[in-house]
Amino acid sequence: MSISPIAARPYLRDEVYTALKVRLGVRAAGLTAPLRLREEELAAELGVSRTPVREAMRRLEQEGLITFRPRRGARLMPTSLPEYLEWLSIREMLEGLAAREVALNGAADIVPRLRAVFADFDEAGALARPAEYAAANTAFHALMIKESGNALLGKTWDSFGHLKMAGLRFIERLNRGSQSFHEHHDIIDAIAERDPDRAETLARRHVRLLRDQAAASLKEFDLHEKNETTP
Amino acid sequence: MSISPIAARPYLRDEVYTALKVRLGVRAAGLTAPLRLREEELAAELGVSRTPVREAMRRLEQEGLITFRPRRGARLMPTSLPEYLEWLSIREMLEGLAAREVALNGAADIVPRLRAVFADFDEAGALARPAEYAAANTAFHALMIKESGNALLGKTWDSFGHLKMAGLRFIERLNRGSQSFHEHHDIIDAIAERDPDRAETLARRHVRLLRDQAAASLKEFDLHEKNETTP
DNA sequence: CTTCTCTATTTTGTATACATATACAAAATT
DNA sequence: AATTTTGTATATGTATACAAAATAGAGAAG
Repeated sequence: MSISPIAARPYLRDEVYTALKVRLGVRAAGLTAPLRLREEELAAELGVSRTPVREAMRRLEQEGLITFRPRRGARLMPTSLPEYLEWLSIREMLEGLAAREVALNGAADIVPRLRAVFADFDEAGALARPAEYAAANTAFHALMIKESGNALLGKTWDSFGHLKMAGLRFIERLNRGSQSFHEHHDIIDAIAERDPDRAETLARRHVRLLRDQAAASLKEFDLHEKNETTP
Repeated sequence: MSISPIAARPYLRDEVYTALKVRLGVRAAGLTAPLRLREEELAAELGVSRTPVREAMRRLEQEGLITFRPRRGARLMPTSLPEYLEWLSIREMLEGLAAREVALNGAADIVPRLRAVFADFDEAGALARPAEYAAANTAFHALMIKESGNALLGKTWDSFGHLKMAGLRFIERLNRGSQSFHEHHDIIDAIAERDPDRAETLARRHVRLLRDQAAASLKEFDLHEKNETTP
């Protein structure tokens, strides 16, 4: 006879890591100036001691979400558009790989599952409900990465969570919902045909178009990122 | 009157991080069974308390060099060939991106600098001095990544240090020094011609050939990685 | 001889304490 | 009045302390 455990005991450092990641990731998306993070304040807010907070912050530091200056604590930096463009360059390659692998080795039911993500949308809907469509968009790419079967790709992808969040700030001004809609379906079609080369090409183009548009709008954004004054 | 400062004080957590990364990275390359890491032991060895050791370990955990099981501490896992192949798939994309960027935006003197890396070798030398050639190989790829101008690419690359180390264990049996020699020079030629498409294609092929050969030898390696017993 | 159980030991997880560097503000000096 | 100096507060960096879980080992039962 087997009984289920009362409760899998959570570990504070992991809880804190998740809590901070969500909280800071969201904040980072709208950030225009560095945000100072005080350990004691965060610890008090979360009801724990500084130790798990510090350990969580080390992980976030390694991910690149926060930066440390010795003896001066952690800071959450706003993501600059140039940094976001760097991420899109990398993302182009990673998504290309994922699309290729899914076309080659994806599960038999992957195509309906991918289509289901966008089932609630037609082209008009994608434009009318941008927030929901953005969520579907995220789900689509996450599913592709997951279905690629490359666990390391998934881990790499996840570790860039803050950049994906930050992207919302830049992307929302681009209004490319309609194009995006068609591009996604083209990628799914290529996967349905089990054509890895075409799937990769389309996935890469999808990201590259986004990157090109974001780069073109570079001038429109504040360049506050360059005004970092480190005394 | 001026006196010289006593000493610029380093930060233990960073020293520990570097020390552990080197030490564990090297060990991981030859590892065939999980290696348990005791915090107190490491702390004593390095002459510090557990705190900086733990913070360093959080960063290494986030990088993927070590894994944690709650209340059971950290373990250094041997890199499996399947995991290494996953890395090579990702690496193919990252190196392709780097080669493209270098061809597009590399400094004026990048070609001689790339050639200088292999200046000491001809084809015979690459075969005769495999250890030195492996080092040159590493330097070449690191220089390409650095010269790409994509800082995030460099950070991503660096965070896979342990897999690059582990690779030595698999690659050394493949003896593809001669092919590698020509492939490198072809990539440099494409960069010299400032042909980004060809540079990317060649860089990707370079890694993919390595991956294919490694995959083909899958059967030769012990599959101890699958015998992980998690009680 | 094997297997199980109970206890002792070890080790991790978290909290707290202390030392030191930075920040800020008031006082002193130019 | 402006600038430097110095005192104090605050926050970080590291060490230690204590509690809880896991491991190991001895002894008992089969």
